[in-house]
Amino acid sequence: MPLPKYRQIADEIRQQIKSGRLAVGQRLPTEPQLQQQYDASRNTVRDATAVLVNEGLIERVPGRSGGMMVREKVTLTFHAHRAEMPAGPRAETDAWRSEVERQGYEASQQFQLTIEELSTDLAERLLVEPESAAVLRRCVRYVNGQPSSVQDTYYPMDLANEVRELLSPRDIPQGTTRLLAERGHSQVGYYDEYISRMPTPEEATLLGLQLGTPVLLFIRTGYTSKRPARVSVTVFAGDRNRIVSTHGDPVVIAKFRQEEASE
Amino acid sequence: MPLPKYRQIADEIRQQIKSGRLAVGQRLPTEPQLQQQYDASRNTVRDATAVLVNEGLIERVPGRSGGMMVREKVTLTFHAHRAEMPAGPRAETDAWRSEVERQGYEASQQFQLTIEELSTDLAERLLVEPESAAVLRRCVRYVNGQPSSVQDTYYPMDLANEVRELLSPRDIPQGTTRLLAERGHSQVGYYDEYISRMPTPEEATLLGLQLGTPVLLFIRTGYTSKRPARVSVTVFAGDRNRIVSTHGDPVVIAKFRQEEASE
DNA sequence: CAGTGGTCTAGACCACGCG
DNA sequence: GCGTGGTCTAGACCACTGG
Repeated sequence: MPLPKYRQIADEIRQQIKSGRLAVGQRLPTEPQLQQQYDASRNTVRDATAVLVNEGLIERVPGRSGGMMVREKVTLTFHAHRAEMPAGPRAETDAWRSEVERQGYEASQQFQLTIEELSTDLAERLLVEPESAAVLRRCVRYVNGQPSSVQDTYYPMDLANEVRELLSPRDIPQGTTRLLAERGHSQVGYYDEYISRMPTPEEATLLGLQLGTPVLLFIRTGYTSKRPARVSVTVFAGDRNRIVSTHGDPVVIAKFRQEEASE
Repeated sequence: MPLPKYRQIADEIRQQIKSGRLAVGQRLPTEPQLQQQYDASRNTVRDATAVLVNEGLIERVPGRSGGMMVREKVTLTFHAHRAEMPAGPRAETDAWRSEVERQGYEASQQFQLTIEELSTDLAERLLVEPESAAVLRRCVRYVNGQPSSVQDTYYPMDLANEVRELLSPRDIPQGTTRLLAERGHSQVGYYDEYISRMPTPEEATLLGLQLGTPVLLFIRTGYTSKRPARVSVTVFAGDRNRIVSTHGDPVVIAKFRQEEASE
C-alpha cells in the first residue's frame, strides 16, 4: 500500500475543498458518516481530518450544532511602512485602526504596561545586558472582536527614565515614535525581521488560534543615530494577516495597485 | 479534570525542553517508556508528542536507531534588499549563494523553466487576464544539501517574447533584473508581501518539511515605470529561514548590527 | 434528549534500519 | 533479530449545545 488510508481520505476531502464541491463555511460529513463512507475506524477518520486541521483547511466545532467546517480565509493587510512613519501625522495605534477600518473591518485594542527583564534575544537587539529591565508596552489588537495580533514594544529602562511618558499605562496620543523624536531621540533607521513559526500555547490562547495555525512574527528594531531605542515584536495570527511593504517609486506602485492609492 | 492528560504530558515535556533538561538533538524517552512514566496508553502518549511535533519542538524518526528528538533550529537569514538590487553587481542567484556562504553554510540551486497558465492571484498582480500564459523560472535552493526554499518567478508572456533570454532554460549570468534593465525595462518599485501559512502537501514534499512546520511566503511584485514586469513567489521552510529588511540610514544600522557591516 | 467532536484505552500488525 | 515509530481497529465515556 503506497499511501496510508488516512492520507487517502485527507487527500480526497482536500480535493473536494479545492474544487469547491465543499464551499467555505460548509459542513463536512460527520465522523460516523466518514467512517461508513471510507470503511475506516473512527481513529483513522480523525487522523485524516487532523491532517486537514493542521493545514488550516478545516476547523472542528464540538456540540450538537457543531461539526467540521471549511475554514474561511479573511486576510487583513498590515502595511509595515505606514505603521510607523517617523514623521507621520499620528500615533501607531491610530494608524493601525484606520488601516483596519479602511479595509472594512471593526478595530479595537487593549493596552497594557509592564516592566520586564529582557530575554537574551531581545537584549541583543537593544545592545544591553541580558535580564536588564525594560518597559514593555503591549497592545492586543482585535478585528471584528477577534484577537488578530499582539504587539509588544520594549524600551530600555534608561530611556524610559529620561522620557517618563513611556511609563504611562495609557496610550500616548501623539505616538511613541513622535514623542521620542520630540525629546531628541528621533529614529533614523529600522531593522525588520519576518519569521514564520508555530505559536506557543500562550500565543495560541491569546490569539484564539486553532491547531494548525502558524503565526507571523514581525520584529522591528528602531535606531536613533546614537543607539537602538526600541524593539517591537508583533505576533500576527497567520491565518488572518499579511504584511505588505513597498520600496522604490511610490507613484509607480500606487498607479498599479489601487488599494495603495488612498492616503 | 481541567487539562486533558495528553496536554499535561505535552506540557511537562515542553517544559523539559525549554529548561534545557532535554538538549537539542537529544532523544526523548521512547513511547513505551512514556506510557509507563505517565501511566497512559500509547495513543495518549502519541497525542501528547503530536502536539510537540506540531509546535515544531521535536521530530520523530522511525527505525531501530530512531526515536523522538529535540529539533535543532538553524536559521538562515535572507536579506530582502540585497537579493535583488536593480543596480546590483551580480545575479540574484549569486547574491543568494554568497549570502548563504557568508553565514557559514553550503549553497546549491536547481533551476527549471516552464510555461504556465497564471492563477487568478498571480494574474491580478501582473494586471493580466487569469489563465494567460507566463514564463515560470523556478529555482530550488539547498542549504547544506537540504532544500531550504523555492523561488518561482513569473514573467508575462509578451515580455518574454520581447526579451527572449527569459526563455532560456539556464541561469542568466547577469541576473534577470539587470537583463531587463538593459532592455529598457528597469524596475523602479517593488510591492512585497509576507505571509505565514501551513504548507500544501506538495510544498511539504519539495522542502522536506516535518509535520507542524509552517512556511514563510515572500511575494515580490516588480514594477517598471510602465507595468508590472514580474512576480516572484518564494516559499521558505519556516523552521530554517528568516527574512530581514532594513529602512532608513544604512550607516547607522550597520553601526549597531555587526553582521550588516560587511559588503 | 440526541448527536456532535474530545479524550482515552487495549490491543494489533507493519516498515524501517542498526547490530 | 528486535526495538523504533507508523498505522489501524473496536470499543468506551465525556462535555457541549440546539431542539
